[in-house]
Amino acid sequence: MHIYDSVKKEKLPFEPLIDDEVSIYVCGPTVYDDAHLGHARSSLSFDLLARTLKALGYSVTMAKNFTDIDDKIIKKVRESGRSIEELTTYYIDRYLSDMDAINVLRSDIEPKATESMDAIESMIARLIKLGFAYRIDSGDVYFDTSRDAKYGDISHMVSDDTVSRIEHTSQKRSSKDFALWKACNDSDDICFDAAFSSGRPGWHIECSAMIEKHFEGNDEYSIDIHGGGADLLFPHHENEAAQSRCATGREVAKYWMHNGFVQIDGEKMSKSLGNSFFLKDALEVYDGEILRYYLNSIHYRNDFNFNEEDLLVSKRRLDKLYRLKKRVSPTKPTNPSSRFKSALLSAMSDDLNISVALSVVDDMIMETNEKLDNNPKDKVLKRETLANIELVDQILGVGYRDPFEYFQIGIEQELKDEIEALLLVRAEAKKVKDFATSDRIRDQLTTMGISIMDSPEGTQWEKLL
RNA sequence: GGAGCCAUCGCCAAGUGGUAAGGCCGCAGCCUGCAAAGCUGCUAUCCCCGGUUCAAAUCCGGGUGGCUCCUCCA
Repeated sequence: MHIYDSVKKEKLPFEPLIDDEVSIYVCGPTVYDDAHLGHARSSLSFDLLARTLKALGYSVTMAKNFTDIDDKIIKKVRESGRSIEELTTYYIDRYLSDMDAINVLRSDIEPKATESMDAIESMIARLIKLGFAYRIDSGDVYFDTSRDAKYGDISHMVSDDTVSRIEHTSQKRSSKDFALWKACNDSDDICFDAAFSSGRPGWHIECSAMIEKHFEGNDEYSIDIHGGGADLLFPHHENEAAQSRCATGREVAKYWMHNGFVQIDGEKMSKSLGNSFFLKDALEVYDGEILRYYLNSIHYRNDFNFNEEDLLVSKRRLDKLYRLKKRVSPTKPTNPSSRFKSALLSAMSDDLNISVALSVVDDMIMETNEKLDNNPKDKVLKRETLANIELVDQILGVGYRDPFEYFQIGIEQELKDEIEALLLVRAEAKKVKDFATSDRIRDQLTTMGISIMDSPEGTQWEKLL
């Protein structure tokens, strides 16, 4: 396995801290709203990573946090009149069910900030005690970036005070310093008691604290891989790394991976630009598995320009996989072809080279179709092929459905019966060579959005998209 | 103002020094009553200029264009 480390900016051979074990921490969402396509892409990227590492034989432990306390959440609590627990629980459930819809494997650990307050408080207290952090009169606690010689090594950001756009707080020693703890201001703030003040954690500290709480690591690092969106590199990961380094005496992660953005019409998707696209809205229009294939079809580090035309191309590619699955069903899978397996794993082992991986899948489909054209009853081939498709599911997370149902997504039983009835009439017409009638029925089905294909074994139909 | 990423066939997209994967679309053919599906074949010298090298899409310098980060953000 080779991984592109976005801190070292080079592709490196992956060597885990502990043999055959991999620890991954991914920055999860702040739960004050529904998940958008960007969350989906991030989830999907690291899902691919976890699946690949598992297929390579590693035992993977993945954590993804939920930030369930912060300014935006408090704002929403005030606006909605709902309790914070009610609100965050709702959005956590929404997030998980949306991710389920695109077949993202659940993380092994899903820590919440509010359930990690002990770890957070203890880390902040330690940073104060060691002189890496200071408390100001308001009760806020800041990290003193000047005390960390390695501050800046993660993002390579040489931030100059004169051009910094960060607001200066009068008592902050440097504009680069950041909040570890924010004291309560208003009476209706949501606060937690701590030794330094009643307040709530800053944005970055929870990740450091959770990693310390849930992972052992070794003398040098706490975890193997730290992931997140490209926008988190600075300041979030820079600050997180600094906190962890100073509090624990070791680096937080050996490898850093950052996924690229989802763009709409060539621009970053964001709330402020008003072009954000909720995953749940996309799921109302497009099937989750097709969305998954599409969102994963481009390398995770590249920017992703979301558009329907490309999504339909992805659907066509996935259709081919399912047509092959139809051809080999029903049968019992044996073992995947070793040539196919090694080609697929080798592609994914190269920093998740999905383009090559998908072309390996396409090659397998084409070769198998050709062989089946020549020998339609090759049982051994069929069984191996089904195992190949199961491997595709295991590593890429697509192709898991019943192939006949796949082509009938969204078709009601009533319509199915109607289609079957029409096909019966058409079969009769064909039998007596009444092609005018059979073609008329085919046209009728096309109008209904149904594509049909004749074969020696009978006529099959598919829903056109 | 500072920092970084990217630019490959009509479209999407691999390839990071050794002579351009794959998909979609298109064209031709096999198959088919005709189609569809499936299969076969065909289609690029890599934004521009200069440099390094026996050899560059791949490295270096300079342009141009697009995007991102420096503010909550996946």
